[in-house]
Amino acid sequence: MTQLAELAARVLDDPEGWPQDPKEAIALQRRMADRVHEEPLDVDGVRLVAGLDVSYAKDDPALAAAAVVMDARTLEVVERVTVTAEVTFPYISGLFSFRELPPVLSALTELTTTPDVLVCDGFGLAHPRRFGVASHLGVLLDHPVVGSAKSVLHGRHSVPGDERGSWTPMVSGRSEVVEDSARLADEGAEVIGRVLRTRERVKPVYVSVGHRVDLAGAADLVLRLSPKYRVPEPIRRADRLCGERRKEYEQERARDRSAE
DNA sequence: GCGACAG
DNA sequence: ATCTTGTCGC
Repeated sequence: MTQLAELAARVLDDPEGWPQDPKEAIALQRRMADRVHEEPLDVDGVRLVAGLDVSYAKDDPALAAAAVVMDARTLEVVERVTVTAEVTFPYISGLFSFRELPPVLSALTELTTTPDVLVCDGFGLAHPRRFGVASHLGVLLDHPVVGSAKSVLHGRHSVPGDERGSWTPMVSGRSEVVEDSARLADEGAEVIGRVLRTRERVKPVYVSVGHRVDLAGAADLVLRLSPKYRVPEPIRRADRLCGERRKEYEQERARDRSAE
């Protein structure tokens, strides 16, 4: 077992880490948020990245999670793993990690390679308590994590230019589109993320620091992981993979139910 | 109290 | 997130 896989298993087994009550979950986020660290990310030095995602069934607690490890330069798939499980926490905006991380960690337990950076479908610091799923995962594993989300949860931002690579800062505050968020940043507002156009004239993605990366490096990495589509390739692949696995799992469960 | 609200 | 057909654009 790799060190990362072992760590994931240990963290998963810690009963203290997985409150069932939203009140306790929020308290846990508040206690852990100061453990998030930002450090320079050498994007050219990144070899392997893992995209992580979870797929849920409609009227069934069944879910599947996937981790897809890719070469950051060639975008060649190096490893793919899936796990199936059942939901253990409801979806509550702001408490996403308590629903998503148990299956994600379970998938990481199966990896035989060690990605340099993990990419989460969601936010890190761009969160009301600065502790989105990417930060939560990063702190638990003490590993570099980048958050890449498809819509806004928290923060004020303006709309980036139409060209691929164009971006604007997200600054602290309730969700709102403003005239010039770069000016707010210059005036000292806390920068919590970056709105990044990964495809010309296509809705941008929202990048934020999860843990042990810096925002510019995170955005550079996301851009280079998205040469063709809006969403970073590792997340796209993980999304597709866990979706397929989840449907299979639903069928298996339906068969098992009718067999008894 | 009202509106916002990752996946 | 999930469900779901056609349709618009490069």
